Amino acid sequence: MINIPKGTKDVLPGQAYKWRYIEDAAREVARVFNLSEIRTPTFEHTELFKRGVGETTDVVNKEMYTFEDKGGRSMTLKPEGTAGAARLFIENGLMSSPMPVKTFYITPAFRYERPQAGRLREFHQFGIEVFGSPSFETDAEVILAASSFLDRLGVSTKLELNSIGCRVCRAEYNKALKNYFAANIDCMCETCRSRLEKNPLRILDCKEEGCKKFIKDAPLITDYLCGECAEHFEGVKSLLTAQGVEFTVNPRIVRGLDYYSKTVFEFVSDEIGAQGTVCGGGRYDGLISDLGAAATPAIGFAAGIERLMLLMENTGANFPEEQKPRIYIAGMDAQTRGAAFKIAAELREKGISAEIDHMNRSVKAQFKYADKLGAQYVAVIGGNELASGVLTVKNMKDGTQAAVKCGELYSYLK
RNA sequence: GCGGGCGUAGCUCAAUCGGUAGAGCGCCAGAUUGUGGCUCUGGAGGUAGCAAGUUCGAAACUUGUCGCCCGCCCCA
Repeated sequence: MINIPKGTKDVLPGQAYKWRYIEDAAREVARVFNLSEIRTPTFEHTELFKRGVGETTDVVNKEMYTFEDKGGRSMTLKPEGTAGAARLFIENGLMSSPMPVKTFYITPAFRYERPQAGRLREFHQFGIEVFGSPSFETDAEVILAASSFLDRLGVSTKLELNSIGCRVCRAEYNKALKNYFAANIDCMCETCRSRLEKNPLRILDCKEEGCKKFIKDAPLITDYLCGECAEHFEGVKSLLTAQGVEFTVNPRIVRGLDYYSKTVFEFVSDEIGAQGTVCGGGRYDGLISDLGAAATPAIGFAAGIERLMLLMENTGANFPEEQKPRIYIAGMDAQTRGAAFKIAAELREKGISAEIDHMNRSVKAQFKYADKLGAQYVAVIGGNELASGVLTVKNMKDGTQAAVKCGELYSYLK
């Protein structure tokens, strides 16, 4: 027996409607926010993620599905959606279209990690990326889109917001962090020590008890924002407040992908285990230029579809019912079964979902089966019906029966 | 990569002290004549994850191995 690869999931018959429900909500949000769908390949040149996501990140360092193709090129299954979207934007010259370029995608993503609640090796994201606008209105709009998406699905989360500044103020802040931590770095964990030089911002994320006590009093990024960044952040906050979007400023959220700058945010739940971030994103004004194109500001987010589904299931959110067959047509012998086949074919042709017997069951068993399928009506064709052209159609909900002429079946069901 | 828990029927799970495998659900068939849900009866379905070891005897004990789950790191 060959079983499913670790960290992947099957979607069973009768379950995909949940996916469709979430995806439909995503597309509906995208429609009203005027976001246009893009699709990028499942794999890209490894270099794209190294440069885009950042060489120091865990995602790039230890979580990528990287392989060599038959031509000796290094390829990587996308670990997230932003780098590919940025590549698409650059490669297709979208910088010369009217700004901003507002996009969204629904995509699988792959990260080689130990699976746990809310973490798969293949997972799916609904993401939006808006290119070309530096203004805080765009930040607020993107956050609003995420918020609206989550509202539509009926899930409740908390929005945490921060600004990690631009290159200028972050350099200042990094200096301050280094100074602050340098005194006690020998008492801190190994990863923190290595982060001190490479990326001191990441120390703030450390959950080691020994490190936490030093982190507690570390300088806050929000005190180091340059004038422009501080103003930008105020703008975002006031727009969100004006729209009644609740949030808390959490100076600790720094995000693990290198491309972020200025506004960063997470929608968090405590209902789905340790991996509580259901949606995360931020501004990444440096990414496009890091990838070698003319500097272009951008902002986006990604929401984890499996995490959302977990959250919805754990909190009893209601998915709409899956569509059931409109009618089941039961035949009895070779002749009437043939007639049932034909009637079903005609109804399907006209858009009515119809089912028939495939297992040579008795009439009684066919009724049982039709009931299990949830068919709304069952029509029986026996010798009498065949001769008269009038079907007995039973409403399975209330048990009533009606005589319906064969030719009028469609309008009866419509 | 590191920690903890768990592997018995399709699913959820039982079985005093080690004595040779069960239930519920689901599936199939039946309870007279062409009609579902409720009920009843019968049936199919298991290499006890796998491999060693201890024992007269292992689902149970030991070791290894594989798998799953949860947590750490990090992220959606």
